[in-house]
Amino acid sequence: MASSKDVAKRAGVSQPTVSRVINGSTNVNKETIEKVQRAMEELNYRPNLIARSLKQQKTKSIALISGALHNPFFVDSTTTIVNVAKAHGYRTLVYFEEQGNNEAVYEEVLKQQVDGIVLSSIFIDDPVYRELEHSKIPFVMFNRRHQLGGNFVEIDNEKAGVLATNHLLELGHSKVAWIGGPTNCSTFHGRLLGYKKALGGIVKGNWIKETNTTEEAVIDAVDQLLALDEPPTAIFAATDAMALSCQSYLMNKGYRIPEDMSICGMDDIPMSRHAAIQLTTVTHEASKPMGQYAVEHLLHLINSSKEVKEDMQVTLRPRLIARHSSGVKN
Amino acid sequence: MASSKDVAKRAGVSQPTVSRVINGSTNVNKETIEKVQRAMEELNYRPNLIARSLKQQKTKSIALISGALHNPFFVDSTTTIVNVAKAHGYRTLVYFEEQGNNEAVYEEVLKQQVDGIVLSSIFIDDPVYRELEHSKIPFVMFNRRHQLGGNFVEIDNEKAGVLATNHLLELGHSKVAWIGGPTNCSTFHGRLLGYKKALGGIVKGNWIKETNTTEEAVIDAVDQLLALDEPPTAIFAATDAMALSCQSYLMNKGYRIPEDMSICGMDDIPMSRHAAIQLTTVTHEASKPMGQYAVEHLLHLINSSKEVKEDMQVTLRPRLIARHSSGVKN
DNA sequence: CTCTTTTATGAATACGTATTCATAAAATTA
DNA sequence: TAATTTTATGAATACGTATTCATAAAAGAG
Repeated sequence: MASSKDVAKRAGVSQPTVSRVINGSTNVNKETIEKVQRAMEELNYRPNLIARSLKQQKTKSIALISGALHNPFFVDSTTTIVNVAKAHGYRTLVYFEEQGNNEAVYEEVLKQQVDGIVLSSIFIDDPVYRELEHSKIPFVMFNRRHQLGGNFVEIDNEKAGVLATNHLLELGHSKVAWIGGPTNCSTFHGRLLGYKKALGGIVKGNWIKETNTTEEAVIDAVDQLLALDEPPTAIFAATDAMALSCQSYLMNKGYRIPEDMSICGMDDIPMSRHAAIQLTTVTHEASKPMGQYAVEHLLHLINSSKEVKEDMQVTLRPRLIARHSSGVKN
Repeated sequence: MASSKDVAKRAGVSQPTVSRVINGSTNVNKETIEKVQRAMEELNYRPNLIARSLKQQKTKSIALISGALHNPFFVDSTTTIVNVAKAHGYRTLVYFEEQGNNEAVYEEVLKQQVDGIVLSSIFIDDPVYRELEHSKIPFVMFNRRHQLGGNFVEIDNEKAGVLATNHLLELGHSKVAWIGGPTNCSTFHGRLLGYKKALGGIVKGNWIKETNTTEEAVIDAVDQLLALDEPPTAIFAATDAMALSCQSYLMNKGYRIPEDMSICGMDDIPMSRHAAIQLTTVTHEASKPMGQYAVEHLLHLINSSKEVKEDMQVTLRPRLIARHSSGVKN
């Protein structure tokens, strides 16, 4: 690959002059510009971003630490984040974090010298928070938050839990189960809290199923619920992905949705709208996607010169979308 | 951020010695190693991969130019490719290529100094092929191929088209439509060819709908088919994503699947198995995902010292999975 | 004890770029 | 015309690492 030195030699100028042409500096002779541009074309020159990053001490790239794409929620958010970052001239390094080993990913990311991090896989009491804070790299949490605050965009999960549960209660279901993920995630924590709140005192421990969010675990949870003396007639699944697993498994077992079991999810993934699915779900009311808040604020943090940066703490209001996976108890 | 120089100073050694410790060189005193490691910990040192890349003239990273994630097919392949690369110590830069502007993405990628490229968004006669060849960067095409050959993994799309169409014919459907994407993609090209082949002479031009693969375009195509004097009773949609769009739209219009319309897709995305969807589809027979072939061969190309590298041209055999979105014509 | 080999280390350098500083030439002002 | 400012350019350097080369010390061979 041709370097700026090669271009310089061919154009009969010095390397800094080539650099100036590349970066559109003023104060460079028009004829010189043309000479250099010609040489660049002839040599098929492309600036080496690695070298540039080293010199400038910034990479114009951010890291996205996302949940696995098996959950369609992260599909949309990943697309949003990558595209918004790109529109601002930033490249995104995408990491798909499976359960738990945040430390390893975090180590990886730091070595890459990214200018900032969007983090969606963090636990409420994750020690990684302190380390990130200490590293001085700007970071924004997305969808989940940490107990210590910081920058985040989230949905009001507790209110969402209340909305979903109340919806099912209002349809006449008194036996409503909760299936979710680890409650050391702020999302599941909040959604469970809302569920309990809506139910008031009458919460039964074995109606609450905390899984690892995999399809197998969800199926297992459903089986356990069905085996109860008093099986529930409605399920609030804490994500649409889990709701779909419930729905498919129950249908395969001959259950009709919603006649034999009402289901409410959360996230409003695109598939939920499919005519054969029609999943009742909870989403947020904001006019732009959550990921966009995250990236925009992250870039603000990166490019702000102020020593003390203001926090962004956005909690979006939830909204219920009633479709046909939930119905009146018969 | 502390540099290896800082570590060297603190440990009372030279910078190259720190470098040796980092890279596990032999011939370095045990006590020195310990001194250096202690200094690294105390300073919270992390090697700067940008600097390393510049020096070594390789980035240990590959680019994946994928179709947009709205198509679930690319969700799975992206996951596979990122994870396999990671398992081999390579980082993946992910690009989501919308229709057509391959050139721009390609320019971007070259500047990043990646060691290799997995390319899934390429047209049969894409000029980008020549440029990539000229750039000397190893690249492997994934899912789609180019007319000039090169390295690729694909499904036998023509045979897949035959399989799908024959399946519908065997169910008694004589009026089978095709809905697909741009036929300058090898995938759609082949699938259409197979469709025509299976139908023999009796192909009607207005049963063939070439769209841009968006939901709106697919809906439009379905509308056009329904408006025909002789509307088809079965549709072969060239991807599952498009098949789902057909299915949802038709159901919303009151059609029953498969009683009023049989649908066959292709790709076997996870959603196709959902009890409420039950999409008949075509997939491949291989024991490992296509993306894995692509990455493994790409890494082979990158690390092979031979001047002349052998091509990898894999065409996987297709297999029909009959579910309940297709049925006997009534 | 001398000569040779091995081990352990540092000095110098290169990767490709952007940036600072100095300076010559040109343009402007008085 | 002389003095000053502006414009255009190159030389030198830095970013953080890995690598080559030289060399001093230690170990082994005779």
